[in-house]
Order: sequence, then C-alpha cells, then structure tokens
Amino acid sequence: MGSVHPSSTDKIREKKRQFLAREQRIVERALRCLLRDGIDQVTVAAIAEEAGIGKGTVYKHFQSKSEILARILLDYESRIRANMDAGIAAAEAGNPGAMVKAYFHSRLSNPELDRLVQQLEERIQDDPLVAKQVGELHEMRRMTIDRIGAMVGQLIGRGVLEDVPPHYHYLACWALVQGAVDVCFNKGFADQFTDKEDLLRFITGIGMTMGNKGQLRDI
Amino acid sequence: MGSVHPSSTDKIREKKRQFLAREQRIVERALRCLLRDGIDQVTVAAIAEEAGIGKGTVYKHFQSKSEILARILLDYESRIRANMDAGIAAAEAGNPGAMVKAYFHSRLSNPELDRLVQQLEERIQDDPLVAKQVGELHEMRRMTIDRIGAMVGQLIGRGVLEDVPPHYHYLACWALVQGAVDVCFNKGFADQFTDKEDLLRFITGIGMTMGNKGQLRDI
Amino acid sequence: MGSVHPSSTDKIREKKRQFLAREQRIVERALRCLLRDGIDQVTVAAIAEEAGIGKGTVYKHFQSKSEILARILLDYESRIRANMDAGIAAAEAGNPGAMVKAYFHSRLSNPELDRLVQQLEERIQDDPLVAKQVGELHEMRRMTIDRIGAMVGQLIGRGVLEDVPPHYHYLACWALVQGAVDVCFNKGFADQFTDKEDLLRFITGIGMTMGNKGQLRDI
Amino acid sequence: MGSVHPSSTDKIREKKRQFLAREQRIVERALRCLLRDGIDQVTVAAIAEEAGIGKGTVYKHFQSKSEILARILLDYESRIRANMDAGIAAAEAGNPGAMVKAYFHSRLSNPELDRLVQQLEERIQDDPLVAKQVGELHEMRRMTIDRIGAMVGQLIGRGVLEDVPPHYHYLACWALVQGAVDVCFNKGFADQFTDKEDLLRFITGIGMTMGNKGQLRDI
DNA sequence: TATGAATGAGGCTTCATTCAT
DNA sequence: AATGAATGAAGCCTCATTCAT
Repeated sequence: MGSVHPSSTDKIREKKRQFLAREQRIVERALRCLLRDGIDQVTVAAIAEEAGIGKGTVYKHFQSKSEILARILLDYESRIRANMDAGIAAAEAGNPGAMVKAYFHSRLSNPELDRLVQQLEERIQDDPLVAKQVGELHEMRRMTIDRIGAMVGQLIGRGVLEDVPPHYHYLACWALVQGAVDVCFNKGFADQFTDKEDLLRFITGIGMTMGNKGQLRDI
Repeated sequence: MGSVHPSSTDKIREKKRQFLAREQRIVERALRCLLRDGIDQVTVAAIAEEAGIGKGTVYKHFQSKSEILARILLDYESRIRANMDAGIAAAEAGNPGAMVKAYFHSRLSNPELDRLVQQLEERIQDDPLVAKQVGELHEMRRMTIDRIGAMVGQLIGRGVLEDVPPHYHYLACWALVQGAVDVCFNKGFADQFTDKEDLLRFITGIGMTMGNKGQLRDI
Repeated sequence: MGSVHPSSTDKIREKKRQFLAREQRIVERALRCLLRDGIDQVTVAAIAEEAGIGKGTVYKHFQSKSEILARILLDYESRIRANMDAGIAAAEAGNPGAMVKAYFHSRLSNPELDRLVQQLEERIQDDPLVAKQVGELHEMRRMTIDRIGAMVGQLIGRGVLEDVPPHYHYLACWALVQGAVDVCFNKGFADQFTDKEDLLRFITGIGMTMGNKGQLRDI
Repeated sequence: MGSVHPSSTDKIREKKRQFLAREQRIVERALRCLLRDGIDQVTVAAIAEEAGIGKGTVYKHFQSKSEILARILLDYESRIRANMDAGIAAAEAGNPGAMVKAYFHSRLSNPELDRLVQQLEERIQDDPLVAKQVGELHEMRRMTIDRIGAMVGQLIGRGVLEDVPPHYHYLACWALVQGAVDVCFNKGFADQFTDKEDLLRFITGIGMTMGNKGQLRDI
C-alpha cells in the first residue's frame, strides 16, 4: 500500500497541508505582533516579517489585512464557543453553573487576548472587505445565545434564575466580562490593585450569582 | 454712567468668550462626527468642515488631533465625576445606594457616547502628545475612587457590602457598566433585544446588588 | 514760538516718528529672534510677539516676511559701507591698508551676525516679493566696489598690489571673510580651536597681505 | 559549466545591485533638482517626479528627506577626502603644495555644487533625524584635519609655514575656499567678472601662498 | 489703527495593496 | 509560488497672509 514515491495526490495533499500550516502561522504571528506592539503599530509588513515570509505571500492567503484580523476574531470566538458547548453539556448533566463558569473562564483566562479581540472587533466592524466574516461572527454568537437561552429558560422555569428574557442573562454575563477585561488593562486603574487574579475572582463571583435568586452560591 | 460704547475691556472679554465658544463648538462638532462616522473616519479636515471652519483654525485651539479627543474624554469624565459627587453626598445623607445609582445613570444615560469615550481612551492612551491629559484623566479617576472607597468602607463596616478591598466594588461597577455599554452597541447583539432600556434596567439591577450581602434590594 | 498745544503738524510728525520707531523695533526684534533661534524657527508670529505687537501690525510696516529680512540685509550692508567709506578716506589720506582693515573689522567684529546675513541673502535671493530690495543690495555693493576699484587701481599703479583687475582684490577679501565666518560657526570645526579671536586674527593677517607684493606687512 | 539560467544567488545579487542603483539615482536626481531649482523649491514630491518614481518609493531608500540631503553631503565630503588623501601622499613624496592644491581643486572644480553643499549643511545641521550622519561628516573632517595637521607641522618645522597651530592653516584654506565659492555664485557679484576661472585662479594663488613665509611661490 | 483669529495651500510621511520578476 | 519594490491616496500639521472688528 505504502510507496516510496509519493503519489501525485500525496504531493498535492502535502502542499495543501503546508499552505494551511503557513496560513495558521500568519495568524499566530499576527496575533503575537498585536499583543506585543498594540493594534496601531502592526502593519502588514510587520506581520510578514514576524512570520518570516514576504508581504506578497500574505496576500496569497488573505485578501486584505482586515481579513487576518477577522480570522483572529473568528478563531477566538470558536474557541469560546467550544468551551461553552462543553459547559452547556455539563449544565444539562446537572451542574447548572457550569456554563457560566465555562464562559467566564474562557474569556478571563487570558484577558490580554480578550481585550485585543474587543478592539479588533471595533476596527473591523464596518469594513466592507470583511462584511461576510463579521456576519459569521454574529451568527456564531447568535447560535450560542440560542442554546444558552434554552438552558437558561429551564433554570428560570425551575425558579433558579430571575424571570427575564433568557438571553438577558447571557448578555449581562458578557457585559461583566467585557468590563472586567477593560478594568484589568485600563492604565488609569493600574495602581488600584496589586493582584489582578484576586480582583477577577471577585468579579467572577458576582457573575456567578447575578441574576440568581440566591440558590446558586455553590461555585 | 453706563456707556453705549463697550469698553476696551469688554471687547477683549467678548473676544475671549467667542474664542472659547468656538473651541467648545469644535469639540461638539468633533463629537458629532465621531458618533456619526466612527473614530476611524474622522479626520481633522472632517472636523473642520463640520464645524464650518478651516483646518488651520482647529490648530489655533488644539495642538494636535489627539488633544481634541483628550478634551472630549476629560469633559466626559468631569461630568461623571460631578454626578458622582452629588451621589456621594446623597449616600452620606443616608441613601447608601445613591452613589452607585448616580454612577450607572451617568454612564448609561447615553451609552453611545460612553462607548465612544471608551474607544477614544484606547487611542489616546499612549500618545505622547497628550500624556499630560491622560495623566489628568487618571488623576480624576483616582480621586473619585478614593472618595468612593471611604464610603464603601463604611458600608463594609456596617456589613452591607462584602468585605473586600473597597475599590473592588467600584471597579466591579465600572466593569459592569463598561460591558453593558458594549452590549448595547455591539452589532452582533443588535437583534437580541428590542428594548435596550429594559436590558439596561436589568443590568443596572445587578449592579445595585452585586457585592451586597442582601440588604440593599430596595432601590 | 513754542506752544503747549502741539500743532496738527507736530502731531503728524510725532506719529510718523513713532511709526518709524516701531518699524525699527520690528527689525531689531526680528534680528534678535533670528540670532537666537536660527532662521528656520523664526515665524512672523514669533517676531510680532518679540516686538510686543500683533501680527497684523507687522504687515502695516512690511508687505511680506521677506521684506523684513531684506531690511536686515540692507541695514547691515549700509553699516559696512559706511565703515568702508571711512576706511577709504583714511586710505586716500596715506594709509593704504585702512580700507581692507575697515572691511574685515566690519564683518568680523560680529561674526554671528555676518553669518546670519549670509544665510538671509540666500533665502531672499529669488523671492520676487523683494526683487527690488535685492537689486538695491547689489547696487550698493557695486558702488562700493567701484570706489574700492579706483583706490586699488592706484595701489596697483604704485606697485603695491598685484596687477589684476582691481575688484579681484575686493572679491578675494570678501571671500576670505565669508569663509572665516563660516569656519567660526561650522559645528564640525567647533573643537578645532579654543580661541576664536586668535584664529580670526590669523586669517585677518592673511587678508591684509594677500595680493600684496610684500610691502604691506605693517598692520 | 556556466549556466544560461542565472542562479538564485545571482538573482538576489542583481536585485541588490538594482536597488542600490536606484538609490544612487534618487540622490543624483535630487542633486539635479537642488542645483536647478534651489533648496527651498525642492520637495520630496519633486525629487520623486524627477527620478521617475513614486513618492513612497523614496522612503524605501531614505527614512526622511533630510537623509537624502545628508547623503549628498557625505558623498561630497568623501570625494574631497579621497582627493586630499592623494594630495597628502604627493606632499609627503616631496611636493609640499600638493595637498592644498588638491583641496582647492576638489572644491573649486564645481563651485555650484560646493555652494549647494554648504547650504545643505546649514539646513541639516540641527535635524535630529540625521544627527548620526552629521556626526559622521564632522568625524570625516576631523580625521582629515589630523592628517593635514601632521604634515603642516612638518612644514612649520622646516620654516616654510608660519608657526601657528597647524590646523589654522587648514581652516584658513577652508575659509578662503568657502568664500570663493560664495563669490562665484552670489548674484550681487555676477557682473564683477567675466571670467570666473580667472578669478578663481587668483584666489587659489592666494591660498597657495597664504601662511607661507615666502618660499613656496613656485606652484 | 491695531489686532489676532481664520485661512488653506502645500509639505512630509505612512502603509495597504499590486504586480513584475 | 514567493517576493518585496513600487505605488499614491490620504492623513497630520505649519505658517505667511488676510480681513473683520
């Protein structure tokens, strides 16, 4: 079955693999640049250099700079969603706090990244070159929300959560996380806490209980 | 005794008034542009045109584009601070929730603006041309936090609030607001609620009780 | 004859005097700015402020910025010419070196100023707004040269100076001075001498004897 | 053995060569503009157009406009220095006037250029963007002066030259040249001589003998 | 008459994107 | 397929000059 001479199909497959690997590399290096230097400092040239390839090559993989940023956004959202899926499963298996916990953990485990993603979204939002990707992003969120909504609906039914439209809980969660990340990195607050972890724990605690009627303190 | 001819002093005063008025006008028009078109679209030329003046005139009032943005930031923070001061006064007069309420109200009464201000801060933060103003901004926040801290300390002492470093409560508040604003204007969530007010009321409710030990539900 | 009430003519005369005084003041202050801050840093606004008047007022006296600079140039050239006239007189009275001496002294007694004037001339040279003044400047030089020429001609006739077209001597003089000034202020040479005076004395010595056939060493 | 297909290394080398050639082209065209239109009229846009390239391309080769000017300066100084080195060699080989002659010749053979370079230096001198290059320029001069100093020292020792600090002779030379160039191109003197060459010869003659004690007239 | 706010042409520079090699 | 030089639109800012008060 195996052959010393790779078949033409194998060669093509190998090329494709390499191509995709490089694409991933570009995204990763772009992310590294963004985190290290700040959004405004990162140019396509910088990304190419960091990735060890030519500027032109970047455009073989992405049609525009915005597309790279959009890709980072979608990758991030995917990861969160995957975590939440696991959390939802656990929640359905009888651990009602698992979902929220999964969500907070996903986003707060690397607040630098989360903050960056927030900023990226702003920049891309109205760029027609990535309108499609932005649409996908929103679609992903919508689906997540729907699934959460169903579960939250159950908890409301059981009287665990306050009776408001189910996605309010999700949105409130989202809001708190978003803000927590901002607090962490706002330079004006830098001297307000020595232990970021401690503060985030406090805020997470709020997240776990907010909207509850009181029964869910057992995180 | 009075004269129909305005004195030289009057004239100078009038000129100064006009100058300041025009300065205010620039800020207002800049703000209008920013809210209407988004940060990235607003150029000095656009601001000038919106204000009905020449590009050069802008630079009679502000040393750089960043300075205009910084001014918007400081104006906004001042307004919030003034509101909070009133809230603190009320809180000290026996209405312990007043401060938090004032804070939420200040920021959520015009979430579009609040979101813009968040974005502006990011852009300006590292611009050496407005390092001073950014410093002032942080200083303002620090002072506010200190005053709040004192009051929160009392509430902790009375057992109303959870016993954590006092400013944790402020920061959690800030975080929730920050995030609430983001939710409101994130286009991905636009279709998740028909009544923004209702959602904000829900989130504000969370803000009012978070960190409490349960006694403060009567807002 | 005198009157406590100044006549209308007196008033006008007084006004004229004040007007001219202010004009002179503008020129002086402009010069001060130029010497202190360097040509490129001096704006009309700076001159006006230094003179304690409004920018608009400057334009009551001069039609353009170049005109101020041209005025400085002409004033300087006039002063040199006056000194040379005296030198020529002395030379005709039997002291053949007096003229050259006067010339060197005029220009090297304040080399900073001389250098500035050199630079100003460059800037103005092709500005059509002051074509007339530049013409006057050249006219002044021409007249001076002619008078010198006559005298140099005599010295050549007497065999004191080398027999070349008379103005060659003047031009060589001018060249040496011009360069001496440059040496003094060229930053690349700043560390080549501790005593500027000493160097200038050496160069002046060269100026006094160059073109001579040897008889004129008695400076 | 050779191949019709250029190797990858060859291609890269060729590209580098082309790149450097274009760089040189920019410098040359910039110089052409400067000589033709005068310093004040030359913009980056003009240089780009003259070189037949886009404005952006200029910035692939030079970090700023000043850097182009600095390059012209350094190129010029290098050429002079090379000539002087040859002159010094000849001087050490027994022709004591060769050095001075080489120097004068270097600078006066193209006085238009020399004058431009003088002006460029003024403009650049305090620009922090080319502080390094200005430093190099001064360093080059210093080294040259040191070598000259040694040789002049010998001539002083032999009693040929007047006994002053050795670099005085160099500086005097420099001064005379600097001024000679100014004379040539000062429009006010344009009508004072029909034969520029003749005048320069006269002045060069002065340069050859100045500071001498009389023995060196045989140039 | 003196003022200085307003002007806007024009300079320098950046960087996403293209395309010939 | 990969490259990176070339591009030029677009942004920010300066400053000589004007003109309404």
